[in-house]
Amino acid sequence: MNKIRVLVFEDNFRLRESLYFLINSEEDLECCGTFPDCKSLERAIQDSQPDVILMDIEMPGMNGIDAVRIIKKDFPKLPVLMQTIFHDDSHIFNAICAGASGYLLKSASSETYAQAIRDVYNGGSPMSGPVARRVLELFQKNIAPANENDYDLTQKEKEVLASLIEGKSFKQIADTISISYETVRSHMKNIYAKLHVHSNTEAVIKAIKEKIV
Amino acid sequence: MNKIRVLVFEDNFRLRESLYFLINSEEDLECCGTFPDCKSLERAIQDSQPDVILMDIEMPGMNGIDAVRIIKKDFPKLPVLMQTIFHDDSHIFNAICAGASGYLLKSASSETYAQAIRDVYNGGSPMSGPVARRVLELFQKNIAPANENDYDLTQKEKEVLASLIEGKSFKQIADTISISYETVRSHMKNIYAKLHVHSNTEAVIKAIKEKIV
DNA sequence: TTAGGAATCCCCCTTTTGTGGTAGTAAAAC
DNA sequence: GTTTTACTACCACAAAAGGGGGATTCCTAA
Repeated sequence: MNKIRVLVFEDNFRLRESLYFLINSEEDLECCGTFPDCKSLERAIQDSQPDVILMDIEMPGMNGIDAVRIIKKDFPKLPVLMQTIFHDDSHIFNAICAGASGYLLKSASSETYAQAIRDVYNGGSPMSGPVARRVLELFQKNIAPANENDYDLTQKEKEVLASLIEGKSFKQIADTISISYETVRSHMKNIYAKLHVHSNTEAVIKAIKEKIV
Repeated sequence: MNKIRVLVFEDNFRLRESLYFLINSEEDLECCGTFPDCKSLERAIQDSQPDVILMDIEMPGMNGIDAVRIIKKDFPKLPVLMQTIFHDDSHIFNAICAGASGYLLKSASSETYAQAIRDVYNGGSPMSGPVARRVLELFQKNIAPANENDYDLTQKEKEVLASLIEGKSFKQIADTISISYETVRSHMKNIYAKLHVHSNTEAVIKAIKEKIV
């Protein structure tokens, strides 16, 4: 059976060494390289062909966040497991937004480390509990369809609004849905009344933010 | 020590019973009620004062997703752990969007169940690996600042644009940031040129969707 | 020292929107 | 069988926005 090849970026010498031994002491894991910084990031990856990257967030020179961004650009499928001593929101979010596939605290046990590596390799995303919860909460706020309120827009009104959100002018909307310019204006009046707004712009903002249409 | 009070909604009789015993067999857990449906959802919660809800997604009458929505509306802080036999995207997303704090497969072991309950209670969000990964991916796509392109907008231009996406008219923008109407127009012209758009509306759309400002 | 960017303001003219009406028709609701 | 609604369409006038200029000040970088 092929071992999971892990490439480590960690500036602290002792930790780097201990990660190396930790990984190699697992039957199914193999450390294919360790680096104290991200200077030769791309080369290192190209040369050692890892299955998983273990990346420290706090590093001199290029930090782990930027490193992930680069890795995700050049090797989109290579999962990156972030490790850090901090677990505050901003660190987590930056890491995840940059493209990290998992988030590990350095205080984690050896077994947690090993399991997290297996987990990211197998398509999972190990995260500490609070991190996972925070991610879900943001997910709910930002992605959830959210609104019951469709403001009782009629079919045609929704069509017009949809066209509006594509940046079209009234004339263009008239053309695309094949009604007269004046009819578009009529629909707009009704939309404004229903959304309680008084301009094109406000309608668009409301429609986008509340995910109407 | 107080036990974690768990309220169970599960239509299958056998599973309901086994959950009851499973929970009560744990020293730190206590099943404070089981229900085959969500008919008296609010009352049940009010009466039994649970710390955690264990909710089946597939149920006759009101399904688990809608139930979560209601719970989250009336008891926002009460964590809901969803359990299901399906783990396809749509189930997961609906559940999470509705406000679930965790997602458990019914195939999970007793120990996994117990641990997941403790986990949601302690502010975590237990999810199976692929679910977590999927959530992160969507997170990255939707929430991440994403764009390198800030289109070289200057400070003032960003200010104006920010006001614009609050639905303000040029006049109102002029007032709020204390510059003249004509200056606002000047900034707008520059913004249009930089964003390659030709109207208020288009600028707003681009600004919101690409999370400029 | 000077060229250029950022911010400020003004003018003119055209086009697009916003607001207030009116009104016909067909389908659905009462 | 009448009323409501959705959709259609038009007019008129005012207000706002778009597009073309030009101009001044300040500050920074070449």
